[in-house]
Amino acid sequence: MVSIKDVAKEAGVAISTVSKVLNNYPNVSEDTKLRVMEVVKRLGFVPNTVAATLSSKNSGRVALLIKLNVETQAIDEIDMQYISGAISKARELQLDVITIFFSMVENMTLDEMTRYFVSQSIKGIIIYGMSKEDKVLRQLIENDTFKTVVIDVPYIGATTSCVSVNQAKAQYDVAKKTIKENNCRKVLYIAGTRDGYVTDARLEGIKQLKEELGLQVLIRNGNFSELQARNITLKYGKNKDCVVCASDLMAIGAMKALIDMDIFRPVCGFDGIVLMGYVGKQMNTVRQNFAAISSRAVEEMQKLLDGEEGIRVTMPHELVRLKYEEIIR
Amino acid sequence: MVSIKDVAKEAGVAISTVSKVLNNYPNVSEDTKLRVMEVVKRLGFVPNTVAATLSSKNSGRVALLIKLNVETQAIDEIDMQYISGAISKARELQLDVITIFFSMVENMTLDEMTRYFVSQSIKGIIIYGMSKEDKVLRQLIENDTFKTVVIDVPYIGATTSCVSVNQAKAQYDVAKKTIKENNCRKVLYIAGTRDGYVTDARLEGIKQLKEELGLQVLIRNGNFSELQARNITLKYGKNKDCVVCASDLMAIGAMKALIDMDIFRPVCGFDGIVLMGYVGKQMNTVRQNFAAISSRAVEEMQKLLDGEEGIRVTMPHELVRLKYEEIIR
DNA sequence: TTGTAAGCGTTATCAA
DNA sequence: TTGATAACGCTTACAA
Repeated sequence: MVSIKDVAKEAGVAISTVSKVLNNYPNVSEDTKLRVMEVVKRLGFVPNTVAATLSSKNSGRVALLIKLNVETQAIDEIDMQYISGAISKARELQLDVITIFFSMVENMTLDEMTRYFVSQSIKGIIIYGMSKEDKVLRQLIENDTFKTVVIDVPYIGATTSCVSVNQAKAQYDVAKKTIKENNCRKVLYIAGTRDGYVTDARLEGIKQLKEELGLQVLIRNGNFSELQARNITLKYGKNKDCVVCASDLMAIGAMKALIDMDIFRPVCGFDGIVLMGYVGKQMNTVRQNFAAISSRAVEEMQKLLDGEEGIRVTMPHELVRLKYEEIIR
Repeated sequence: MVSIKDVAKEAGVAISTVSKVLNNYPNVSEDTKLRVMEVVKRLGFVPNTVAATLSSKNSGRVALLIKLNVETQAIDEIDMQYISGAISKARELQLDVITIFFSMVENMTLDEMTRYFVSQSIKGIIIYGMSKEDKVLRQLIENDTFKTVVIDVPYIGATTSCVSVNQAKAQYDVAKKTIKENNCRKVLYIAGTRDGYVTDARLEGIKQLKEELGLQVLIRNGNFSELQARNITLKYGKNKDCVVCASDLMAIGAMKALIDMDIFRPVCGFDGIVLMGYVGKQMNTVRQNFAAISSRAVEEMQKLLDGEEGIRVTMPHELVRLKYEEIIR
């Protein structure tokens, strides 16, 4: 296979010169730049990323650290969007990404995890689905060994950015819409997991709305489980005017429970997953563009790798109702 | 970070000796082996995979080449299973995997694609969702530059293995069960895409069943599209006794169409995706364990990389009916 | 502006 | 059975 050496020889310049052209270094004459590029094109040279990674302290790989929620399979949809959004953007930015699941690193100490990542030349980590329980990850983020971008976790630092929709606002919006449309007073709110960052943020939204409208709100943790949401609804749904859920999956569980109970209560969800279109009943929900969020996370990672400071990025959300007719392709 | 050099110094041996211990070379005394391993443990040394990849001609990365079907989002579920099955097994076998989407390499010539993979030190490629139209991929497979494992494509060679369920048998089985249970004679078969390998194989199963039971079968291509299956069913469903579909998504489209037409016809699908549990009506379908298939594909890749010849691996399938109550977690 | 050469952390080939 | 040492293909001081 053609290497930088071949290009250098063919163009009649030094290897370092080719490297400089390829990496857009200053102080290369327009003339040699053109000559080198011509040879690169002609020989079809593609730089070996592995060698570049090994050699350079700047270039490195970024890991997508994903929490596969085995409890709720429908979450596949979200993770897949995360992965594809990230990979596409990474290719655009010429970043090398690898996908890693939480299960592969859980139970590791900070040291072990650090060595694991370093041994793979990983310079940056994008973390999806982190919860407060993930203490080691927390240390990893604060440790500055790696650049980190966290999704949905409200933490920023010199080497850490955060990308997320405005969870509180979104929860507030979708609940308000549903409550207003149906003139509700007594609300059953099914929250996520006790240790979840998003759970807190969404809860904020509900609490604000409660104050504002003087609602009566019963809060229960559904742990993002469809089954638990179902059971909670079976237990408390009858005496409430509506059910506000912190995820679509839970909304589906709640809705199915209500149907089984043969009573109608408006239900709203959160996420905007396609599955919502298959339930029969339309519900309000918050659509998050997971691919766009992930794509943006990769952009932020690039900036961090370039030495910029961490920032907080808020992505837009929209309120939707998912209809079968609109989802089907 | 601690490198092989540090280990060598600490253990009082040469770097090459450490390397030999790490890679289980013969001709290393048990004594030094123990001494080296002790130091490795104590220092928490983890070999740098990037350096190893660059240096060695044996070790390399394997790419998961996945066709993201943007037309049918529910397919996310399948792809996600493929990815996670592969990544888990790869970690077990200490293989470095990266995920690549068809869209990133489409329109490349064989040369371009080859260089693209080589530049990333990719030695093996596992291909998911390949169709007959993918001519360049076909060349890539036959070209022997890389080891390849294809999922659901009936092709094996010196450097190519194939992993798949017995598509014809599975289609035969599920259709027969459905037809027998409902005493059908006139069957509407909604096939996949014209250029799909699985489409052909499944068609074989139906044809065999047709001969065997003397059925009257109308075949239409639904292109794995829920919408197209819906339309086909709206058009031909009334005069048939049942609808056999080559995918769950199409089965769902067909079933929803029948519900809208207010007539009942048994429908069966193929794949066993979770979505089937959300449709309301139960249907027979073939469950494929995508994670296991993918996991096995990685094992086969390892063998190919070790110099073994390509083989054909047939994975088991089972007939199931997916109920909401059983799917929900 | 260009070229020389020393790494990067391994593996692999030979000598010893 | 071990140890030097040359690759692997690139980046990056530093020298010219």
